[in-house]
Amino acid sequence: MARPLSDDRRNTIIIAATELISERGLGTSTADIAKHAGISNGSVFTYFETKTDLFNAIYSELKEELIATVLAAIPSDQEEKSQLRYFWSARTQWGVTNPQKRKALAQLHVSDKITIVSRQAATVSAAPILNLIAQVAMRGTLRAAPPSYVVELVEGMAGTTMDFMIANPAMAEEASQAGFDALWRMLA
Amino acid sequence: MARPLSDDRRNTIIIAATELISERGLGTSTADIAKHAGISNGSVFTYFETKTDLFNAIYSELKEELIATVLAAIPSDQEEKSQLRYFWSARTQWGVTNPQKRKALAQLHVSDKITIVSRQAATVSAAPILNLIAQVAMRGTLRAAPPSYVVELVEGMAGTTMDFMIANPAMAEEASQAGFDALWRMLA
Amino acid sequence: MARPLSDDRRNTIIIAATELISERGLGTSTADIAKHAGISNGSVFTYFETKTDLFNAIYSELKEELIATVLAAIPSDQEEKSQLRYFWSARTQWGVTNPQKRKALAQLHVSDKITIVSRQAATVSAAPILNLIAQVAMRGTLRAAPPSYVVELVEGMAGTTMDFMIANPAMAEEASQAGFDALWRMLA
Amino acid sequence: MARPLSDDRRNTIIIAATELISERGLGTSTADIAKHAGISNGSVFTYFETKTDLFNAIYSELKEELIATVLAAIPSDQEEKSQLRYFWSARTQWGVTNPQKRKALAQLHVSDKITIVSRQAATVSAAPILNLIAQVAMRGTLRAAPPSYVVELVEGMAGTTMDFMIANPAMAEEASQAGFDALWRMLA
DNA sequence: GATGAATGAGTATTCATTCAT
DNA sequence: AATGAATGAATACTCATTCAT
Repeated sequence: MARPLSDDRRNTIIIAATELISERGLGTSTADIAKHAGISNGSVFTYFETKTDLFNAIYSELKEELIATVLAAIPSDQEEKSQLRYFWSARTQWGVTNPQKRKALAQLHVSDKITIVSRQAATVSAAPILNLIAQVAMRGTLRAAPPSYVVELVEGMAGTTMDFMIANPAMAEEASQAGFDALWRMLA
Repeated sequence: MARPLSDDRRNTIIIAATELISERGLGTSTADIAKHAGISNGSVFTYFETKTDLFNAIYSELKEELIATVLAAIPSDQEEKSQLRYFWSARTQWGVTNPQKRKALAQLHVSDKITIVSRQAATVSAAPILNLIAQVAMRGTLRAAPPSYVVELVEGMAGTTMDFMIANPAMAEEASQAGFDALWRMLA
Repeated sequence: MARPLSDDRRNTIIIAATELISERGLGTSTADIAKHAGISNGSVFTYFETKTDLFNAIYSELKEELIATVLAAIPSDQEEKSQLRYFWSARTQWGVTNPQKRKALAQLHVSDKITIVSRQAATVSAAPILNLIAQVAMRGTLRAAPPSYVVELVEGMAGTTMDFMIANPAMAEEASQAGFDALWRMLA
Repeated sequence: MARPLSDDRRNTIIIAATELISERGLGTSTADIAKHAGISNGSVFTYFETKTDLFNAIYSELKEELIATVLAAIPSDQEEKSQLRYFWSARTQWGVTNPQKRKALAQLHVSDKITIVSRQAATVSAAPILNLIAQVAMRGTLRAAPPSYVVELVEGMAGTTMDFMIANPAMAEEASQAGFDALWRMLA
């Protein structure tokens, strides 16, 4: 049945692209991605029809990984504040542990190459998290604000916090803690 | 004495570039910028040595304009909360009034073409604002957090809020208000 | 003993390629030909060493088919004018009945990928036809002209006539008739 | 007013492209054309927006040149047969004198990249010739056939004749003469 | 200084052919 | 023999920058 498409190769491409995007931005050429992945120019296109497809795949994979990580970290048997704290901790920790993924994801997030479909798929997976945030906000300062706005506010704070943590590793733990306090004050 | 560089032309280029960047992103070609500005191709390079220089100039101009607008809106004879409210109002209002500038600035902000020098220059001009924020934060939840982190948090919230206001004009006023309430809860 | 090459598959490839060439020209990719033939990519190359080889094979097959059809249509027991008329009728009819083959053959005919060998082989098979034409021309206007020139003149007229017949099906019969009259006038 | 577009350069490109097309076909790359013209890769595109535009320009130029040459050779004060003879002589002579142009034109003629607009423009310029042919045919064998068919028949014969003349220079004159006799027999 | 043609490195994608399965 | 993934050279076109006018 001929050589099958290799998940390994697919992953290699995604990883190589993620690294280069984090270092050089979305302008990274497919040829550089191929070289960095140690494969031929053309092979990129046997795994992804277009550069845009590749970018959407990376976006989806990173989002799913992030969401899965965060979801796994939230215990279901705790009160909301505790759950939110676990969310926040996992969220910021992921970014610090995976700075390249974090940076690439941030760039992809604002790119107009990422389709609504990709974005919505991520939203679906993240539903429990979004619900948790909405739940917490429901009785606080932002109770009247649209949930999508609240969620973006939280995402923005997480992004700022991660950037700071990455730039100041020594203060990472404190920053995450301070971030959570600010978040809780803001939401609750 | 040869013809001197014309401030008018320089401005025309910056305005044209801002518009195109907001519509098409940083990939906009210098040729398109020239055409949009109604000048020749080559003239872009008599006013800005490189495309990167042009982008840095735009970043600086937009930042300075924003800062000046906000500064002008903050009365010096009021208590901190009131000052902060004026700041917030002017900040978000500017973005809604100048959506193209807002969008271009957002893109430039995350670009790796913008130098630290450009970024720091803006920080200097914004000192009074940064001080105000730091002052407010000094006795609140984030009292122990580094001021630069707090400021970025505020900037992030403003960005999120403006995006939402621009996307939902009908709810713009409420969103700005809700944003301020959240900000105050978070900081104070 | 390994599996032998299948004539069926070979034919399938040639048919598929003929169709695609007639629709999309000689630029058709081997991958598309394989897909259209319902076989794999690589199989094309187990039946034909190169794309050029495939094209030469198609040229030869189409030529042979055309020649065989025309030869079968010429009765041996008639006078020359009648034979020539049968030839002409079969020749133009074939083109109208097989427009894809006609179109593909026309493209291959002018391609520089078709070798002299392929071209000469066709000439050999067509000998009886060429002789008939030469015979007819021998006593006419073109009696002093080289036979190869005369034959090409006839071929050209047939091509033009077929193109016209295919483009104007309603006038096909008349055109074929008019073409023969012109041919006879020219030759005899 | 900056360096103006140079007609010389434009011509150089057209000539270079014509030569390469005649040798290597329409697949000739724009890079090779540029190199052969002694200019940079990109300059091809400052003179012709696309490769297709370049090909249409070549087609038009060659057709116009051919038509002008032929028209200039037809005396207006002679009877039809004589005019047709002058036409035929000029037509075949042009092809023999300019074998590369002849070959390139033949390839472009059958290419689907050449627009109807380009083709029609040529038809308009060639009107006197087309009329002459139609006039001659009006009382002959092909009197009932559509003029467009008759014209294509003539073009085909001219093409065949030129090919033969080019391939057999020693017999060129005779072939042209024989071609005319055949043409006249066929038409009149 | 202004203009816009000239340059040539760079881009995503295609495709004939090879080769591991 | 059949499959289809792997390869890498090739392609049309773009664009920041330079430079002749």
